[in-house]
Amino acid sequence: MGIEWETRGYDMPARLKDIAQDLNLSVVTISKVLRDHPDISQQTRERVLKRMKELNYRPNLAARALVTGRSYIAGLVVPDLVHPFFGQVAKGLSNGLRKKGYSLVLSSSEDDPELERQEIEQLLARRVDVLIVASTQSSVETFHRLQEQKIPYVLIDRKFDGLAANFVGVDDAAVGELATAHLIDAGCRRIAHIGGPNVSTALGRVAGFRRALHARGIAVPPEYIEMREHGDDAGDASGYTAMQRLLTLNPPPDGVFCYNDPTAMGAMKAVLEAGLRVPEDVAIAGCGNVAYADFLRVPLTSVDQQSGAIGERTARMALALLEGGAPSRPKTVLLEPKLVVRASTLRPRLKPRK
Amino acid sequence: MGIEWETRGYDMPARLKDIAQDLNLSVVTISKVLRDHPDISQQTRERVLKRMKELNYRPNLAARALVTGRSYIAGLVVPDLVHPFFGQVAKGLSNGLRKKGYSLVLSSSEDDPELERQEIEQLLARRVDVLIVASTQSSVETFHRLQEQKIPYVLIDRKFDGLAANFVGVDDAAVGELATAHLIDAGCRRIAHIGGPNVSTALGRVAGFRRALHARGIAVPPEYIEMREHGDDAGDASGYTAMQRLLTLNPPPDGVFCYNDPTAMGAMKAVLEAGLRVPEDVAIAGCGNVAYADFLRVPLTSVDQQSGAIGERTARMALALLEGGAPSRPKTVLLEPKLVVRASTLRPRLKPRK
DNA sequence: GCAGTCAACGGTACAGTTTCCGTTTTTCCT
DNA sequence: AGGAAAAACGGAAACTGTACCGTTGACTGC
Repeated sequence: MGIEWETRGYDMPARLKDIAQDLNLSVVTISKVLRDHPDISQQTRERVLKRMKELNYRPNLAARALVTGRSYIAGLVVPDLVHPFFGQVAKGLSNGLRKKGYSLVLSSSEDDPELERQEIEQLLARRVDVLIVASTQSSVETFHRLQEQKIPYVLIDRKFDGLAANFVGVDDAAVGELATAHLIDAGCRRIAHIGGPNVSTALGRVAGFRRALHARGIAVPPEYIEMREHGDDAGDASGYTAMQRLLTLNPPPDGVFCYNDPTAMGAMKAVLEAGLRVPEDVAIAGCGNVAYADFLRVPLTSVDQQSGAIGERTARMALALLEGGAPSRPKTVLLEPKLVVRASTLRPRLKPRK
Repeated sequence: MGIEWETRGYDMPARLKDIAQDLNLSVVTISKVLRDHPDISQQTRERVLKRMKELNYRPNLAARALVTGRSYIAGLVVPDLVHPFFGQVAKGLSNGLRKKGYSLVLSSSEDDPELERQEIEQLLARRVDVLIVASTQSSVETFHRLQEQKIPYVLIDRKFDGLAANFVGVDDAAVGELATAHLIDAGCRRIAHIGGPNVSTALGRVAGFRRALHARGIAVPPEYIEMREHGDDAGDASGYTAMQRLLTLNPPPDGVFCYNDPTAMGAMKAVLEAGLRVPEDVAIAGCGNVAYADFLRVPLTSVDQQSGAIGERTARMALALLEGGAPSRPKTVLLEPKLVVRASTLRPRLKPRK
């Protein structure tokens, strides 16, 4: 029994000190056992480990963080937890980091740049070892500050022109090009785009969209491009109204590439409600390849964003920043998007004959 | 400039000590300013706050946690981050806790009880102030240990018989009853159930299912109940095969209540692929009311689990445990599920005539 | 002029762990 | 046996912030 057991409640967590007193050793020795320091004899090591089990000892990570300067915490800031894309990223990330003993602190910025800044501040106060941000900022200032303070950080999904930062994401121009080229192959000639907010992903995709059309010599009437300022959560509603507007045009589009899958779902609803058919009258392609794309009213052709891979690669990159000695120059990992073709773009001319 | 500025890198975070030295005050005074202690004169307060801004001071929360014994961290353990239900819960929770300055550390147990225990240990090592768990444990031992150590915790979604614990979730028996009664009202008479793994939610729902049928005097052949040992992620695949098996029965069911929406989506796919119609031949009801339920092949009738409300109420309960003085006895918050009727159960007899 | 009060500030002792450098003990060699 | 080297262990400071209590000086009232 430890000397202090009378005054310390039986329910308080054991400390190095308690074990030391119980075994007539110093805290230093116990600490060394904990960290597998070679100084310790086999016999002592076993005695200590035994007592640790008995007392259910767990090192106080806050105390350890204070002295080592490393918290073993990674901070993740995303615009919206409910969006399946970020859910997947968080999952992959969490799995990758767990193996090395890192925990993940999660913050949702609700697509609000000011809130995002606050959350980042909060994470910095916690002295997270690395920050992972899918940013909704329009300015790059926050990240310059991070650089000044030498806080390692990784941008995911959305990046900034002119900011040399670590980045993991898909090649968004390729996303737009892939989907649009596919629509053209499917026989569409009046192809519209429903875009997202003013972030790199949306801009990259619309650029790819333009490039694909231009390459095939197809004109893009400006009214065929609808850029929407919705957050990631209201995509379906915004896709719905955008599509309604596109259908009033003369002639209406016969193919639509949507910024993301929720938007595409909204667009699909608008098309069907107008009495038109998907894909015969209007083919629709989305982006994100959400898990349930196959179960939709018309199974949705979508560009896979590799969300799981993004999480996993981000974990790798973050760990490299932390464990790797030399502060390497910023790296970019651009994953190749993959087109997953489903019924929403399978127009007669392409449909496999039975 | 602080005296130590030569030896401390310009990029290291400022400490109370730095500010104190700069202003010829003691750390104690600075600390008091930080915490709005009444001792401080207006003039000093302003001087200090000014210097804090200049140095971009952020209190070291690890150090504070060490001395106060409170980390201002809540730990959340869920079986699967990708499941939209837990995404919503996490979002609601995060929002509720943020207001009081708490951060959320997220762990995914991947539906593995052993991993869940490890994650809980890890969170305890971090000295989280409160633990929120959607548990996949089959035994109750882990939570007894938490009680011994007087760690406040809240169970969500899944609870345990015979464990007096704080709980927030829906009334699962009511969920089953609601959906099943609705199927009966829709004219179904051969009603089957595709259930989930061996946790309280699945058991409660199947119990409600039985109760509803019993109340109306409808028999339940044992082969009409398929309990599946899938995790929350593989629901669609498992629903698919389960439904395929149900369709081989003679007579096949004309209504199915599924444990959750992914399962229902899988079941729907199986029905449609078999050349049958939903809801005319087989009506389908799910649970969870996922955001895209409205966009499915056949829009899915589903019981809403109030995921947002669960997150929000959990935040409230957790904060009450932390801020509230007296350690109150465990409370249970049972939210009322709501049925959301869509086309998948709108059988002719119930369809509104035009 | 002096006790009493109050506002404003500081000294010191922690919290639980690691790190740096000593000290003691054991082992080995000649 | 004597000495050196290796093995095993410990003291004290450090990390940053907070809590408790003490100190200082100015002002009040009589």
